[in-house]
Amino acid sequence: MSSTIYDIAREAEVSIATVSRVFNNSSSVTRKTREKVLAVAENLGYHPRALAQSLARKKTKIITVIVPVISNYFFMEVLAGMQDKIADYDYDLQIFNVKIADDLLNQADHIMKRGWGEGYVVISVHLADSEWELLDKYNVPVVLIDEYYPGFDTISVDSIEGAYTATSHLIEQGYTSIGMICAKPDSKPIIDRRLGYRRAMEDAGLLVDPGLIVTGDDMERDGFTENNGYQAMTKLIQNKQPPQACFCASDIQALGAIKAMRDNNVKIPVIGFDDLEFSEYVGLSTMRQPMYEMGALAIEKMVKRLEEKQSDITHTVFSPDLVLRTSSPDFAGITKTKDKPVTS
Amino acid sequence: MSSTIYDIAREAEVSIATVSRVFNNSSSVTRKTREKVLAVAENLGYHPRALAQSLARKKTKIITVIVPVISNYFFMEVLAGMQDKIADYDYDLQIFNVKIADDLLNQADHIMKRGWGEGYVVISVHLADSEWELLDKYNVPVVLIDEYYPGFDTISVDSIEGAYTATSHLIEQGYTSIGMICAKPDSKPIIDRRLGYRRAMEDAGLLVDPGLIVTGDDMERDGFTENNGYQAMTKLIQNKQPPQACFCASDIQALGAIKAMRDNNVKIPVIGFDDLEFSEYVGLSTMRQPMYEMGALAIEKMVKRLEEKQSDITHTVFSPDLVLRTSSPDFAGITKTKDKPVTS
DNA sequence: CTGAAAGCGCTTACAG
DNA sequence: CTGAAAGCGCTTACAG
Repeated sequence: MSSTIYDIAREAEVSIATVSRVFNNSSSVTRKTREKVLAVAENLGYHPRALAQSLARKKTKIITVIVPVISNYFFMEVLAGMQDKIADYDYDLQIFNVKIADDLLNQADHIMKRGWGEGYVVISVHLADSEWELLDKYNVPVVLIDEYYPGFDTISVDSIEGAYTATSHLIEQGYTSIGMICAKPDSKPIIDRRLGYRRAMEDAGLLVDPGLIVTGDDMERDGFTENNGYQAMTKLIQNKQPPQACFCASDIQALGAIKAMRDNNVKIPVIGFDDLEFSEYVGLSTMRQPMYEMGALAIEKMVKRLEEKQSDITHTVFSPDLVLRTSSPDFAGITKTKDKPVTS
Repeated sequence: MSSTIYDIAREAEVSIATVSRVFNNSSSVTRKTREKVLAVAENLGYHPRALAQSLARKKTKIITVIVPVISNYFFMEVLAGMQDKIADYDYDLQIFNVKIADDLLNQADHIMKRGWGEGYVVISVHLADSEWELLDKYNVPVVLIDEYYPGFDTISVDSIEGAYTATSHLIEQGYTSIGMICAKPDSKPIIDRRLGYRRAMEDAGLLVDPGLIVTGDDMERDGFTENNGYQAMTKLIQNKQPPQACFCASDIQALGAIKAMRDNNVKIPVIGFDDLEFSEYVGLSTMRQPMYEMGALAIEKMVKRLEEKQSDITHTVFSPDLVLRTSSPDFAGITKTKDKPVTS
């Protein structure tokens, strides 16, 4: 149907090598032959098949992004950062979605096995070390965002620090009884955020009441749902001694928590974690993750690894920013920016 | 580095043809040889390169989705529908993002030219007929979502009907002076929505006051921004005769309109168009587009076109649903579902 | 500056 | 049931 390099070569009365050179801006081709080839190509609507080029070059010039379909605004922001950054390089960005519900490892494996990308950026996919190890065997560059595994470059946000900052802020406001709404208890982000919460309480000499650390019963999506937050806040409210303020492990849960408060006619300050799109609209105070920057950095790391033979594996941890809105007491509309990211 | 079909053939003492057959579940291979090949492959960590397979088969088994990066929730929902549907077929979904700001035609062209996909689903990209025509020359299946071009399969929502429904609803509530907030005046969706608005007014015997059809001054993203909506509503409010209710061409603008009302201490019923993620959270009434269904249908159409040689081009138009929330008067939390989509 | 030829890693009639 | 061989559409030393 569409023409190949042979058609052009024949028409332009040159060899296919020359046609190839023209399309690769290669070294030396006479202006005259170049123009002739280009004219014929234009005429026949020819353009090199990336597929064939990739096979011959043994390079696809593609960076593949693997991302769970549900990951909403966080993902869009990260992707925007990746997209803007990749414009600086000679790579295309290709995205594959995985379904969070199904077996993530298998899906990632399926994608990587096909080998379209020269490298893979995996966003918000959480696997066990032993599972990452399996993917590591493909011996292909991988950059993880929002996850940690020693064998790959990773980019994440310091959950411990974020939780510490949020909780400390509430403490500074004068609250002494502070609750925390968690999601899946043994997931990495939750473990860390719980730890940061605890530390902030302890550093302030406050009692950590296990009864005020709750999660909802609905564990779909590891508990990172509005419903879970609603249930959790309901528990807190029904507590014999409800907290005076609350730190939520995620914005989506904070949203549910706010609804629960509204339905129960109570109102205590709440701070979430993420800064999703709707957070601004509902006035939710939160710990913001620098999503755009994370995406851009992922590309930088990936390209570096692709182009330079042996660069060391790096783990970058960003500090989340406290964004104050109306859901927490001293609303002033300001963003407290924390220090620079730390790369180790 | 990683092994090829030749390595396996050598180790297993068979021809590469046989190895190929094993991995294609092809017809007849002795159980014994099959097992031997599989064992060797497993041992060497072999798996066929999709790239090479695609070249040899002249089929990539990939459907490429082209989508503007900013298209938020609408896109996520559409994609979810596509993803769920494609599971029924032997194709992979690959996504390329385009930047809405830059030259869309060039970007789409760049992507299609490379030829990764066997077909392209293009979401929310708006080009002139003459531009679509250029892409048509690639002679490759294209399905358009949220756009119309005679030469491709298309899936869209009836903007005229949606605007008519929204406006009529406001009229039924008893309002006689109804404003409309538009975006880029000469874009297809705006032209249609303005038309639907007008018709509803006229059918109800109401006066269409051109002074109540406004848009903001900020025309970034064709005016589909919060800021534009804010400016537009401000204009309406400052009108000598402000409207009693307002239909907004998009949810994002409706959001800005609501903020403008809040800042000016006025409150009139508002209905948007889209049903974005935040719409529910802010209680915005709106015309909902059946995003998930549109995505699923796009895949169906694409596969059909890919597998069956000559199927006729079809244009499917969905009717948007009126979703009533607190931003419009008679909030009842119900969804009025309209009739089935029409395929022509 | 340009061509002939080998090679990228597979698939698939065609024989046997 | 299996192998030899041609072919998919390019790139890239190697000569000249």
